[in-house]
Amino acid sequence: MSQSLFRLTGMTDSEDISISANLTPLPDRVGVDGLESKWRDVWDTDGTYTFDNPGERSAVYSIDTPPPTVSGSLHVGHVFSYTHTDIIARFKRMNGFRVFYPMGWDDNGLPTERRVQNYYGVRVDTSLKYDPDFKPPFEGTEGKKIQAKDQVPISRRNFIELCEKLTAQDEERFEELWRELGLSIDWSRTYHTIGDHAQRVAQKAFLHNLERGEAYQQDAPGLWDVTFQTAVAQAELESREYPGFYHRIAFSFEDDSPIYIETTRPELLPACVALIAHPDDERYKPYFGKMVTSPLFNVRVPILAHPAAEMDKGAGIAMCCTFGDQTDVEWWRDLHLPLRSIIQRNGRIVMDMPDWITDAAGKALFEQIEGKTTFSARKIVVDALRESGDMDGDPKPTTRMTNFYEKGDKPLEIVTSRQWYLQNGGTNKALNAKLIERGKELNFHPDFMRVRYENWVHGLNGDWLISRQRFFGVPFPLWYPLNADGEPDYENPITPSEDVLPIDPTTDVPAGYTEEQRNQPGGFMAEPDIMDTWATSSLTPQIVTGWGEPGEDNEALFAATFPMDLRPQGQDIIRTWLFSTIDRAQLENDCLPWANATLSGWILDPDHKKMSKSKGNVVVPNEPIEKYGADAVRYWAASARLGLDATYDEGQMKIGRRLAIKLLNATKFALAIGREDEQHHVTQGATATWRPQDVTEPLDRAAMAKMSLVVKQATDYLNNYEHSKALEVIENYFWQFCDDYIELVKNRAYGTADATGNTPSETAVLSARTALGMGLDAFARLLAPYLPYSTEEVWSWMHAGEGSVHTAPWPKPLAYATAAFNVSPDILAHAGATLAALRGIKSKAKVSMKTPIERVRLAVSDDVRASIRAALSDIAEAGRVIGDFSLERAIEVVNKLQSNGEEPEGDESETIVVAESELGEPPAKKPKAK
RNA sequence: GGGCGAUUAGCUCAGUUGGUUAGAGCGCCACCUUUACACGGUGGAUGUCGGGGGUUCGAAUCCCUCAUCGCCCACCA
Repeated sequence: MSQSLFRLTGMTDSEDISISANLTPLPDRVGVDGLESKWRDVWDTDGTYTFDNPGERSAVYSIDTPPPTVSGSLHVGHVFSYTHTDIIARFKRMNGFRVFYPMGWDDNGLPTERRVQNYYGVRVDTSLKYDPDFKPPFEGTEGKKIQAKDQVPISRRNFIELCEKLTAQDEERFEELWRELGLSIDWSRTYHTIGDHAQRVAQKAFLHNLERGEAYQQDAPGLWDVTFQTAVAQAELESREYPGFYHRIAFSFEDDSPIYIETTRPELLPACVALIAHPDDERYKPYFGKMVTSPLFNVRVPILAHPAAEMDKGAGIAMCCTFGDQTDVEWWRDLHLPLRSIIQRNGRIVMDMPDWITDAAGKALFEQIEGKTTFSARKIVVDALRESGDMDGDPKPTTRMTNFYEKGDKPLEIVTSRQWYLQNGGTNKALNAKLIERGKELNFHPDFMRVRYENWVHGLNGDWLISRQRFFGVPFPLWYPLNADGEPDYENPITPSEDVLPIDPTTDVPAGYTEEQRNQPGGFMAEPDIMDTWATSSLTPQIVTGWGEPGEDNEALFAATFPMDLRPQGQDIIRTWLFSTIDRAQLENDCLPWANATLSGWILDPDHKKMSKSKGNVVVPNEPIEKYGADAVRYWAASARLGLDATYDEGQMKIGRRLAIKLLNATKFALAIGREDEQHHVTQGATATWRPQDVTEPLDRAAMAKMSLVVKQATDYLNNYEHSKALEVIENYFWQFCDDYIELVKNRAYGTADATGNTPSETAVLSARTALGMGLDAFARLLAPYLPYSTEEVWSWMHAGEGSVHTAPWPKPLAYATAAFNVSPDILAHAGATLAALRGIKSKAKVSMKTPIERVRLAVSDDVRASIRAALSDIAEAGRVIGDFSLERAIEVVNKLQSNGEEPEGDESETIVVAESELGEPPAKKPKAK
């Protein structure tokens, strides 16, 4: 850690808190361009952000960084939220915490898999053997999608190698961007969600879940994506509007009288198992228990009652098929209906004639729809219904909300399959209550985000489906024994011992077996599925903190970093990442995974549309960083509160850039005073000690008083994760400090005579210089979390050889309060207001600000006389101050003069007269410098 | 349908527990090249606080209601 710069030089009667400065020669001209490349290398070399385990949990601030999906490019939305986290990381670091701030890459899962298919023009064929000399047929075909038929089939292992190759390229680019942005990450602790370590953690945690009975298999109907041909979880659903048609279709009683149902999915008619109405529905009460015959296929089904049927929907009586939707599943389960499944996993109608269709006409029609997509099958069935007269009227168009896999573009079907589930409170009420309780313990920033978490947890309707029928991901570490007939015994999976993890059961062999026994009767078979990507991501706290890893270092790391302090993330993945992480920590560690969660909002484009890849309105972050500088882009991000959407606004970046430049210039100026050559440049290094007790002049003390206040406010805001409010108070004071305070004390700090010819005393000069030094030192620290590059630059001028500002202590109000000693910060405000009033007069007179004001006569007020006088004596423009006065009164009078040109009423002796006639001669205009 | 958030100057946003005449920056207008800064400085103009009710001595702020925008959940017959 760096030296403590607020040194306690004596603990006697008065606590002396001084700042020692090592000054370097200052550049003639300063600028923000190029600071990024200069300092990121220094930080790298010096290990400024390296985490050294202090071996003590209370000394650490640990961050569970979101691993960005490595599937192409980042946009400014990422820059936005990662900056928010970095501000907190830097703030905590300056407050003496060892900040544990690793970065991860999410290279696991479907986005990578799909991207690799398109980029290299390949697809997985699990029957193929690994080809070590394989070269992909295409490379870098991003954008133009290669048709499935042109994709070259390769082995799973070859495919995974390509995934790793492609993600490595992206990760390099991402890291480059993060470094450029100035994220204070410890790059030596980078992890990959598909890396061996993450796989080991994911498999180990799963085995623990299995042991405790929290993970289980079920052969049950579930949501299925026909495009990707995998089961999907509740958390991955997305409701979208989907156009459809209501078809009014007649079933018939034995006496041929019709009963009408309405359906949007007539192609499921052959899968119908019952008609269902609400038990209280008077219209259908008489028919419950009676049998009807389906049109076209002539299958007999019962009419049954179930409370989930809604009387006012459609005809009030529904056709229950296995399965059209989740209500069908509910009915099927509750009413013990037969299973008549006709949809294959690829979304097409089955090829085998169902045995429940016995009628010749029905069989003939079914043959027509065999192997067809649901869309084609629907057309055939509807045409047949029209012809047979079993459809009443034309189909009526409707728009309904339908579940989609969030990454898919075809509606989900319901397919029965064997899947792995993990308890998440969807079926276990005690766990659900516990998870709600954990949500209450967690500090959400902003707080209202907790509601979204609770809504989700309350609304869970089943456990977490964690198995996926995909290729690129963490495999389940399981095999199943095969009996003499070659049938797997799913109830008794074979598990590996933990010390061999990670394993891939499709290539690794369980203990006690040989490879020859794979898929042989009496042998074993691998669990072919992989885990949902969230099953790994939900363990990021365990992954980064070394949970369960062997070795003393890992044990010490875990003890010092877990449970973590902060989870920053997007609000869109509360139901997935945030929730599943809490679930896993609850099950595995019986605690919250972190104490705080910060949720960032969206980035909107200038038309207030959410920025997203699909809309094509994304801004690549490299451009604004290049154009305005990293500090400027960070400033834009920092000015938005957590949880609120922010508009992409280059104007805000310009302001940030201006702030950074101002900091450089103001600091250069303050440091140069008294140490400059004829050209006003500091050419020699020097040391200085800024001692609070040297601040003696009232105005200087007022500036320090205000600083003390600002430090206190900014610290409180940042401790409460309100980075934008902290920035606002820091920035406001910084501008006031530059525009008013520096302007006011300039002459005194130089030691030059004022307009009355009075040369300031040595004490007065020292007072100004000390306050300027302390002030700019403080601003460098206060702004360091926001503008890491420009603050580091100015820091290097005043604290040469003392390490980085980013490891320097965060300012404490006490130092400035000591310097302020019994003076009101209001003096600064009053002086500033008076200065503004006097400037206003000059501006109105259209003269240079350099023009002296010869005479100011002000009203008198005893109570504030002394301190105000002291302050006003620094107003260089007021060459002579005549009489005693009250500053408040002075401002009031000046304002009145300006607004109506009349002198205010009142005692003549209380009148301030500042008129154009009393202005001195403007300085002679110099010829314009070319 | 249930819920969360937002709505303040042309733009981007502050506005604490209700308290004088609602603020900042950008942009705009005018002026000033001044020994930190022209990548500047100074000053100025700018509002139906989304609409309508209500509580109160007093409402941008609290309550009710409506509208618009964004999001979450539910809604597949």
